[in-house]
Amino acid sequence: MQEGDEAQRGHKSGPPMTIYDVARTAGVSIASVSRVLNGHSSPRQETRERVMRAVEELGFVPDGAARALSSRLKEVVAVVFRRTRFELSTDPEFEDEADSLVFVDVLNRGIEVAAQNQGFDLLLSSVEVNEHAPGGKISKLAGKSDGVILHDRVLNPSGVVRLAERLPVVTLASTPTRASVNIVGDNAEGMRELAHHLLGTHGYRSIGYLSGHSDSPDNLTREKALRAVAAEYGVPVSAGPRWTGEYSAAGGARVIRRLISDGVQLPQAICCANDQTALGVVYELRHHGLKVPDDVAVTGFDDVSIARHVSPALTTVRQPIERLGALAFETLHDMINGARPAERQIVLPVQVVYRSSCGCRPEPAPSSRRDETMR
Amino acid sequence: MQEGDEAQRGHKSGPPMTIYDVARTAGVSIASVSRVLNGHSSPRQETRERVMRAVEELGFVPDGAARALSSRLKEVVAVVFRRTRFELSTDPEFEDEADSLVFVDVLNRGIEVAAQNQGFDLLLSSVEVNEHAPGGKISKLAGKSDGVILHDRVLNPSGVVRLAERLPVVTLASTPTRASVNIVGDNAEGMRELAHHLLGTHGYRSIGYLSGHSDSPDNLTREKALRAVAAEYGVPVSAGPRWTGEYSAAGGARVIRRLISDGVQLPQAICCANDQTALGVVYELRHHGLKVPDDVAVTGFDDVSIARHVSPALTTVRQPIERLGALAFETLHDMINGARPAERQIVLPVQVVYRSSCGCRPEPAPSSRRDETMR
DNA sequence: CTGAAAGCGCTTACAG
DNA sequence: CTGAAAGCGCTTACAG
Repeated sequence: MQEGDEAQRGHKSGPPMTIYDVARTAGVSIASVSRVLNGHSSPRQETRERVMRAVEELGFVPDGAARALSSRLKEVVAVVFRRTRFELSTDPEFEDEADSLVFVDVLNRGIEVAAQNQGFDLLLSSVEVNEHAPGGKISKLAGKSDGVILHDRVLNPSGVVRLAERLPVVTLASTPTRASVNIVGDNAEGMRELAHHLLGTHGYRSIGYLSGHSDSPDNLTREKALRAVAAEYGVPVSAGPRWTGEYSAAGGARVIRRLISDGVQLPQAICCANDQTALGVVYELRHHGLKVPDDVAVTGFDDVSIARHVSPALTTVRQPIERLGALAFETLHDMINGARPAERQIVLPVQVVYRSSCGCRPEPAPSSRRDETMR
Repeated sequence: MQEGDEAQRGHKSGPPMTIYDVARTAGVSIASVSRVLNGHSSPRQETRERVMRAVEELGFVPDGAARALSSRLKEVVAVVFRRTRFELSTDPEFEDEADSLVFVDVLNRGIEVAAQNQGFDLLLSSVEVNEHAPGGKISKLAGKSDGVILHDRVLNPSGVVRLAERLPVVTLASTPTRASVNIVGDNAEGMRELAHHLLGTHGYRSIGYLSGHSDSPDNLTREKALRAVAAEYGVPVSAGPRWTGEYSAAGGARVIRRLISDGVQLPQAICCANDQTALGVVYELRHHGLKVPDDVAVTGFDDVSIARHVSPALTTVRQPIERLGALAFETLHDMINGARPAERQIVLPVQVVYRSSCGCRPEPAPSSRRDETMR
């Protein structure tokens, strides 16, 4: 009876079902429908069954906006990350962007999985690098969610504080503020250990730092740690404006290409700000007939999954990327539930993964994939 | 005056602002506030200014749920993709997953950027591969959005139809139904051209197809196209159960490792279901002392960004990934606005990109990054 | 141009 | 255990 006039025009099927329709066909009040749908214990078996039958029959799904409005919970957390101009074009110029986002994607996946576990969904939004007022867009996003997770470089500290005064905010790979919590990997320790390996164990006498975004806290911390260790060893560090790879393979390749074409003497080892950059660097070095690691050692950061599937396999610093994302959600979720965070920043340990690109071994044995040395 | 009691406890700042607060401090009705906030033309300059001042002063942001409820538009589209068990562990066993998702991530980014252009946000959700009733989770998601974009393999056709009867649905790299629209790259044509290049131009006399997920329409179409061309040339195709790489680098490497350890004779060329797989294959072949492309030619599919930054640079089929995503959103957006789609499926052209891994050239010239031949 | 009021579709005290 | 009713915070005819 109530199906007749619907099936006719696809999703344009007249006024959508509401809880009133369900109540009517089940012969109960809307309160009862609501209660069984929300798994309350009160409705007795028979009521429950009648409601479920009606729900089934009508294919009813409660409206999320109405639920959110009356229960004061949207079950949505917003995630904002930064994107550098991205024009939906196929112009190779824009490719830097896409491959520098692998880390962000994996992080988001970690958030997403953790969110699912609590019945929350992710509202994903990116802000343009030179967007004048990201605050406006982010405010709107805040209106659609219960809390916000901000990747690095999307809002300045005062913007973060302002937002955090309105709703719970957690930042990722950024800096804590008095109102928000920051989740980050132990960049300093990871880079320190890697640098000691390069300069101590391998004894390289010159080193370069191929940087990521200059306003990325991760990048800054890594460079600083490398410089500190290099100073201990009295080894010069090549870095600066000519060494900016922007976290991308294309950027890493570009730096090497220019350095070589300018006749600059390359250091014995190059620490890249992330794995993508290292991939681009290895590629470009080989192009010019240089062997990695024999002529130049190269390392990455993050340990994204392709790092082990290239030759030479990349020596890098493994960050618990998904875990960082999951922890960001969990922390935010607690805050949404009214808990006040115990600390302003949570630092997760990282682990140096020794493969071939640093000069450690010719190549791992083909038969075992997990033979990396993690000391 | 109204700031005093707020700044004290972070986001727990008493009852949140509402449009009534703004109206009161501006000395106008809530209707006027609503009108200026929504950019209606009616309110006169003075009213507009008073409202804006109050909004600014209070840091007011309208509640998204309330807006959605009364305007019947959430400005949210849900995106659902499939994830194979993902436990937030660092167990290498689970790495296949992460790297097989690059394509999905780029697709999502295309959707996201297009959505932003229309003021929409993405509600991202993944479903487990062996989730019994993804329908439940997806229904709930549908309740939170105005339309849904489904990646391949998340819902069977009847599930898609059922969902599409309730709200607009667009699928990606999947199959059209009578109620939903599918957006897909021209897999058949791309693979056909690639196969002709391998078997015709290069004259390889044996070929393998290293497959992706067996229930992925893309994968099926690619294999079928390859077989058809191979048949024309009378060239045998190695494929099947021992050739399943599941779209990941780890999977591709695994297949090669087993084939070699079983003493199987490898074909002269291996077509991989996607780029990640090809990366794993190249890696593993080299491990065993085999040269690519001299001993075995290898090709990918998709042309993700790292494809050009590895050696040998990957010959592959470029899909307009972001464009596919953007088109999915645009199509969905039209449907949300009441347009009935003109066609059930939109196929976007793809382009074979000839680099080195097929045997075309030793290596491209270092100085130019865009010298791929696209014929 | 502006305001009072109805209504969007739910949840949840409050009675019974 | 169940229902009538209020209320969540907006938008938008409807009058004026």
